[in-house]
Amino acid sequence: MASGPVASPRKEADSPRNFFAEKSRACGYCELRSKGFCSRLSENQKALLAEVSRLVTLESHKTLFRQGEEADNVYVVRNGMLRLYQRMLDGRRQVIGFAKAGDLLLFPFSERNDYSADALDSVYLCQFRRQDFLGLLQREPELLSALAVITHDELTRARYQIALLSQRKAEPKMAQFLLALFESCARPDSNPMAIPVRVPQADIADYLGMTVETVNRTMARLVRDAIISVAKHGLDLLDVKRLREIAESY
Amino acid sequence: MASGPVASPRKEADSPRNFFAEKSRACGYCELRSKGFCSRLSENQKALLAEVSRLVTLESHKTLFRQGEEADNVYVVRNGMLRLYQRMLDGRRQVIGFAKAGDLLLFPFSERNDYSADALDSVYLCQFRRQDFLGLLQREPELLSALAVITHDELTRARYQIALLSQRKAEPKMAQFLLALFESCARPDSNPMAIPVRVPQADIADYLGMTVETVNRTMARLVRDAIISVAKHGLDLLDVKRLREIAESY
DNA sequence: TGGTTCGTATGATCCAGATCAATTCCCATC
DNA sequence: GATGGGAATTGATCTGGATCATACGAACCA
Repeated sequence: MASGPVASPRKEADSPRNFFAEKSRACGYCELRSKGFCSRLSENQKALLAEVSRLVTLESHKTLFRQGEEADNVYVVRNGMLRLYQRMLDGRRQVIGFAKAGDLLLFPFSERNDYSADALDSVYLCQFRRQDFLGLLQREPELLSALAVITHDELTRARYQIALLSQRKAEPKMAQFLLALFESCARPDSNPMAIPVRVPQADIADYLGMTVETVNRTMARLVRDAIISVAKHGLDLLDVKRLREIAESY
Repeated sequence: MASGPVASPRKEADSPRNFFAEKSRACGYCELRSKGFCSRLSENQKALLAEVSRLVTLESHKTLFRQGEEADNVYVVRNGMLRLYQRMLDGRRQVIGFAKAGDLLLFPFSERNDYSADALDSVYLCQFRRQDFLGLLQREPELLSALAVITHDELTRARYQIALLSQRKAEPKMAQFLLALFESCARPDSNPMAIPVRVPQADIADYLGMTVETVNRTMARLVRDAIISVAKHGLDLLDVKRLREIAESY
């Protein structure tokens, strides 16, 4: 998802007039039925979710929600990419991930948002009132186990990031990060792999725990060596093999 | 837990003869009823768990389970401390945490262990056959939501570690780590705070992504400055205030 | 009891990445 | 097409932690 020409999210999703129409067919047409959180659900459960979901759009650079705010909603990303980050006590910003289609944002049992989310491009999401979602969880144990499992998946990804961060060298760090990002953006058809969104270097820096300068120099080297190339709105992977080698060069 | 004089785990827990006796009163006497995973459960659920739990002990330095092995059991720590770690592709060892009383080890839905666990001192655990645990989860949705919540708690801790790792300076990194460890070992009565287990410097190094040498020098400085002191079997916190200052000095 | 090993401790050197400092590029907007 | 601001880029320098090397003590055990 979020790859190739991005279908421009329909603005009218926000308007009450089209709300019902959107609602009733929300899951039926969604390409995510086979990806991420939704793919773990039965048709029946998806119908229940669709019942209480609302389609919303978010322009590039806008903030979806902020850390610490009361958690009124949870979201499933349908299209586009967001950066997720936490503000640390010392003021540092820690980017904890990049959300893509299929990802569930926020944990329904948490009463406050534990991170902030900004759109990196135009984003299209399913929104659920947290209370509605909780109600469903209570009625549908299957949904609850799906939640447990994807939370554990997130934990696995967090541990992956931990491994990345304790890497000492900048190049393999970068290479591993890019590989993971390319892979998570991969669609069966698209070859070679591409990241269809321009991820600011500052965000990569705050994800990998390095400075922008180092991120920039490291990426510049990869570009010079024709391993990746920066396109107008994203990144292309030119040489998987060499990127893998660098990733393992530690 | 795991603080003060550690009640030496009863060996006979392993013997079939005492097994039943142990089983029937497992939760009734356990101090953990008000801590960690178990504290989230009703009396009824604890009874169900006790039904299928088995008390096991593990000597210091022994391995409880290994990453990649088929997951036959899950555990709840009752006493003692373990190090949890993953082996990375490049051979590096990443310590992902230190488990203490009340912590659930392994995710019941995972068919393979996603990390290894070694005892840092004598450890006393409740063991559950994974299939039994899964059965309970299926029958008891409350248990399932407790699982989701503690998995999310672990995710929160992982993100804390992420923030730690992207710290550049060794001193605040160390200070923050120690503070968290002291706090997680704190018991209402014990004052000043103490970590009742000797955590090898190599483990700290692999947790914080630094070398043993740096860990050693950084800790040596803290000891010289009378902020902490190394006891025979653990660490004592002498000056919380200054340790906090260092932690925030970034 | 001597020997091996593992954890801890400490010194000397080196270097990758942080830091400081401009400059250029890219757009969005006027 | 002028203008302004954020992001990207590039250079010069500095430094903290990695690396290498060695030594010491305690536990283990043959």
